[in-house]
Amino acid sequence: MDKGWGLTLDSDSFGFFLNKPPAAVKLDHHQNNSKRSNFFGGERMFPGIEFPVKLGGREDQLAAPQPSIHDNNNRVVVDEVDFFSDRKNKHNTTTTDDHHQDMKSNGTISVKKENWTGLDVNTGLHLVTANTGSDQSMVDDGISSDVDNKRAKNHELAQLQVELQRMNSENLRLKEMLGQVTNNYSALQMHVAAVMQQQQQQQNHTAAADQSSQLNHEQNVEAKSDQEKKQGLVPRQFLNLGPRATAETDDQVSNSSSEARTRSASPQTINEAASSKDHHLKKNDHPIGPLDPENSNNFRDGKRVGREESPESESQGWVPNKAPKLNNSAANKPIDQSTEATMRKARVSVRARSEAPMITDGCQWRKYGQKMAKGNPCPRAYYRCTMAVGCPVRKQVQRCAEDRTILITTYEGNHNHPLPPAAMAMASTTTAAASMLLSGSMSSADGIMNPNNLLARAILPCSSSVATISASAPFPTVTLDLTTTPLQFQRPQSQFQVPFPGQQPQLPQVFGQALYNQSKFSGLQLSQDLMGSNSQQQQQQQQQQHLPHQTQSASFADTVSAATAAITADPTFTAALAAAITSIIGGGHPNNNNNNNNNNNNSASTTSNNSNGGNNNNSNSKMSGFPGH
DNA sequence: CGGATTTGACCAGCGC
DNA sequence: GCGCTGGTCAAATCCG
Repeated sequence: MDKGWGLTLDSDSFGFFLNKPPAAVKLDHHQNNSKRSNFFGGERMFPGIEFPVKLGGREDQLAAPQPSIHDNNNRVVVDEVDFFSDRKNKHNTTTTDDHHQDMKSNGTISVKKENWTGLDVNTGLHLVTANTGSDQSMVDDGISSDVDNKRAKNHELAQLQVELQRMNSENLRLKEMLGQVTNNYSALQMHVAAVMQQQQQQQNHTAAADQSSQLNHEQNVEAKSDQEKKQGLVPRQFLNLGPRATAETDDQVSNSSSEARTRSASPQTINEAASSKDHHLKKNDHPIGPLDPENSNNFRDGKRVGREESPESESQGWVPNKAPKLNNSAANKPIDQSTEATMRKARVSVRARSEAPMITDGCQWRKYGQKMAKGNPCPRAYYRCTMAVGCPVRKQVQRCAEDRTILITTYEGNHNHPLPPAAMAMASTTTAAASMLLSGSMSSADGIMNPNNLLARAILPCSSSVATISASAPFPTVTLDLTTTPLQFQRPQSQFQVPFPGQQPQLPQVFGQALYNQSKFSGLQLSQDLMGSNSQQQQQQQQQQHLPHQTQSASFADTVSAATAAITADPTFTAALAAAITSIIGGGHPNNNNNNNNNNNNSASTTSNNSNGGNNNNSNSKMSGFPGH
């Protein structure tokens, strides 16, 4: 549809729409998605009237399947784009004209402004605005004329209905695209934050770095890099919370520790922590590559050991409530046990606005339980990572009681296996957050709020706060709040900022945008590109250049580059959004390249908002009992 | 039929 | 000790 902002109006049905339930005309594309919020903040501006958006490009492009928003079964995964959620109430009194102006002024999206109030509606659709209105005189030539008129009206009405339907579907597609762009933005921000933090930490500790340790690290990193290149997988931990982290906490100035922290993305980190724990310098004694799952830390003495069997297993990963008990067997460890227990319990909580049942982090999860949690009517779902046998990583997913559009995902533990690039975005963020938490820099609840806090500065140059540590939480928890939607269009104090009266301190707005989970995190493509490279320097360099590396195709590279550059260059999301959308629509079709993220999609096959279950073997499916649903 | 999800039961920690 | 809560287990169930 090259009709710009299609404002489907029928001068006759205008009143019809406004005054009567447009049962016959209303094309509720939400019918298969009862949970979704409406495009305009959950309430239609006018019942039965939809405002399809076309942001340039050709219809065939829009109509083309978007692989990145399909799950493994090629079902369309449509996650909600809370496009104008902050306008929820305002739209009750505003006009379309106002709305369009907002779009123009904030999003720099080229749209056609239409004069709603004047009824001089330029739909941009070249629709026949049924002459049912009175503004077009008709020659009354008798009864036949009336009949003809009625027929014409009916015909036009039918046409309009078809048009409405078409525009609704396009509306959905645009929402999907917006979600993708949003995800891109989230992923990019998270990744940039993580990389920047790593870079900063490197700088901070370089002077005092232990040379031998450094050498060992570098050697190992290089070795691992080769492996990564070969395997295309980058072992990654969501959290470095184990003894390694503990050791780091104990010795803040430890060069090797800081190095290890900064190299958390390195496979060696896992191996180091797994094999030598606090004996950092012994890492080279392990010729076994961490990428070899058979040799990874979930094996011991030739036997695969689960977390239950290896309370202090090399994975030093997540330990359930039994952690304190398990510490009894770790008497030989120099690390303070209480500290270790604390570290093991450290969590990173990610708050993201998402209609999808679970945010996509690139990993595969299996649901193993669900409980009603106190103080929240939404059940809490428990997932464990199934990407590798014995992976200790768990996560909890729960909707926010105050705002059920917010999904709270809490990660615990370290992966004991390589992670696909798709998992890198979230891994980077959670790792960075956990590192800060465990480094002691945020021992106080406001640590992360500290302006000197690196992550805070890195992640959100335009925001005053990034994350919080919940002082009241049973476990040290870093909360990353991704719920501030950029689509609020420069209304930082929008009503959609959910107050969290029970939280001390109040949860901040983090990335200045929502993480619209869905699936495919096409931004992960970028992450993949970025993080698939082995050298951290390379990563940083790429980040600085805002250029993806080793793109799957030239068009994709161009598209992502353009979008990335636009997003990263412009702190105001709206302009970046427009640029990104334009890039995606008009440029190469990034989505078409999404099939490279097999792992991503496998794990990311978040079902549609319909929550009707989906398929996928990954935990995201069949979430009928999903929290908040 | 195999794998994932559901859901009630069970366990541990904690406060009283 | 008891009750509450969070977390996990595992049999039953669902689903592709």
